[in-house]
Amino acid sequence: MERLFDTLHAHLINVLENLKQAEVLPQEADLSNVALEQPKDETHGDLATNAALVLAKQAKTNPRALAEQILPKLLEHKAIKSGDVAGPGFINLRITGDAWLSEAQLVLADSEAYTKTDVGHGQKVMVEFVSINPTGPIHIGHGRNAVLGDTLCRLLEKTGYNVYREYLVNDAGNQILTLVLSVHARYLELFGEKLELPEDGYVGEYIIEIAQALKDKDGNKWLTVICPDELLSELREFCVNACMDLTKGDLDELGIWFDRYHSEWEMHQQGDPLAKAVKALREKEYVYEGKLEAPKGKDIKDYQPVDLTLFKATEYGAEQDKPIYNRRGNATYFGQDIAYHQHKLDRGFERLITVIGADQQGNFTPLKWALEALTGYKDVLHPFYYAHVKTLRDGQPVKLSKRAGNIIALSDVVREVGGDVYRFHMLTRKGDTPLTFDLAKAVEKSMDNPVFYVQYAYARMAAVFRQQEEMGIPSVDASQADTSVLNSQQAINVLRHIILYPQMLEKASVAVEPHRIAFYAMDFAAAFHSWYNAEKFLDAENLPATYARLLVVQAAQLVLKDVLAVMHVTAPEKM
RNA sequence: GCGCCCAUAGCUCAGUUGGAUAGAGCAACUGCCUUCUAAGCAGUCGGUCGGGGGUUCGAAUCCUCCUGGGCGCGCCA
Repeated sequence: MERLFDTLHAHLINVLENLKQAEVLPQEADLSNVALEQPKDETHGDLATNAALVLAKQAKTNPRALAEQILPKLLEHKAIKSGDVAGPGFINLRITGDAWLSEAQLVLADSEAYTKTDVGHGQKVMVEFVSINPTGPIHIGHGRNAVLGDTLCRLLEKTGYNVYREYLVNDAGNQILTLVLSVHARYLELFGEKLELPEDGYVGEYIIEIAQALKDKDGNKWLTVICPDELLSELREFCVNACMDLTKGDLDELGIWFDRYHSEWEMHQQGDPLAKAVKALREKEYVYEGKLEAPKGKDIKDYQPVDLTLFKATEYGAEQDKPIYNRRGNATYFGQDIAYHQHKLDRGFERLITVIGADQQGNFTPLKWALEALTGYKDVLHPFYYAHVKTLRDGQPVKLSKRAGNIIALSDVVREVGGDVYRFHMLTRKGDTPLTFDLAKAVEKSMDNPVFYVQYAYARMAAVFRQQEEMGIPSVDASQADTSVLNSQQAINVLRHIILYPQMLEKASVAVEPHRIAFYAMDFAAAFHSWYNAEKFLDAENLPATYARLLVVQAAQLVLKDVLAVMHVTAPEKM
């Protein structure tokens, strides 16, 4: 697929290489910072390059003089209508109508191929996301994690990565015992016994539902069992599965799925990846036996230093080294994380991305160090941090769900505002920006709620083609299209968005910033709305002009549909 | 005490990884429906990019020091 943008970029590089031959540029000139980009101000041109600015110093001349030497060579390409040197030395270019039109036809020929790129080169990347403890329903904050993670996966897939989605089911910790005991207490209550919840037990009504299901399945089988260890081993799987079913159901409503739900408990049954990791780290002298000082900033009575297996976190600037095993010889949380990530590496993943709350940085950073020490690569593990979601209704705090255990349940919110609104809203902030979600505003059909703005643009495109049929305008004949009408600022702005779409995806993918897709979508919709208001597309008296515009609208519709698909937001034909 | 994140228009936020006169939406005000959907468009108003210093052709962006906010900080989970 020969996209216009790629063609012109290659042309630009070729021109610069030729200038090296002509000794205008030094042989060793570095072209890596040369960019073909969209000027901020559209009156500056359809595309612009900073080449002269970047290379002036190396060529020992001033940027504007160099630009004047580059420009005529660039103009030799038939897709370029005109160009000029502007500002400190930018070269602004304008595209011919014919080139725009053939670009639209390229999109129409195969929009799938047009929008797909390959920065990933098939690299095996695992994205771990959601991974909440299997102890209850998912809440609205976790939903942000889910949407960011899922959109990131779709984005990575589109840009050529081989993506694997994993959910870590943390079913091996103490919280599972608490879950089992909470369910059992409710189970006893169903048989008329007095309720005695365990300390810090789970209080949501879903626990009663799980207890009821247990009763329906096993009758009074567990009535006389009181030993916690026995209850844990017998009921662990049932309770965890019941909770995971709640979570999976909630995620399913948003169209989110995983390649694997990775059970920590099962991993431990099958082997000990931690031993392998510790051995490797010990060989590299990142792990040793030693004692720790009492932690600073806290009052701890009777602190007794003991020998522990420690990771040299101080090598990376930490205050203290990190224990991998506690004094009883069990893996610490840090140790468990290393084990799990060793397991990921063992499965052949070259890059590990984890979508994780910003409050987890204190835990995650040492893990990043440990992986760096293990693999020798700095960025194998890439945390994608996201900030808290604050939920309001008309500026007031939202009532918590008793059923879900005093949280704001994701499923309640999605049921109220719809999946499209929720998903899009979660993408309208950069991940590490705290986000406020107002349920009352979310259903308003205003610019407070930009998902409608974007969907409306799509619906308007669809309406154009319905109207075309009603007016009896024949289907588009590209060979008769009059490209001279594609010269308005508004039309070109739409076209410019189309050709920059694959670029935008690549950049968002490399930066691990899925929110850029939402901002692009709003921008693109604005460009279309503006064009829609400025010109009438359908003119039965002038079919060649109509054909040219309709070709662009068709291409725009395919691109917008693709954008919405990456965010997994529906593209309505009518609103 | 230490580490990480943040500070941009009255409010909520972007800012294409160092580029041109710092941009949107909301709010306020002014216009545009006999015309492909007004869930829209065009415009006005609004800025010491928290502050000082540095790096260079060029800084909201990079370095440094302040100020002010948020999160985290046992061998717990």
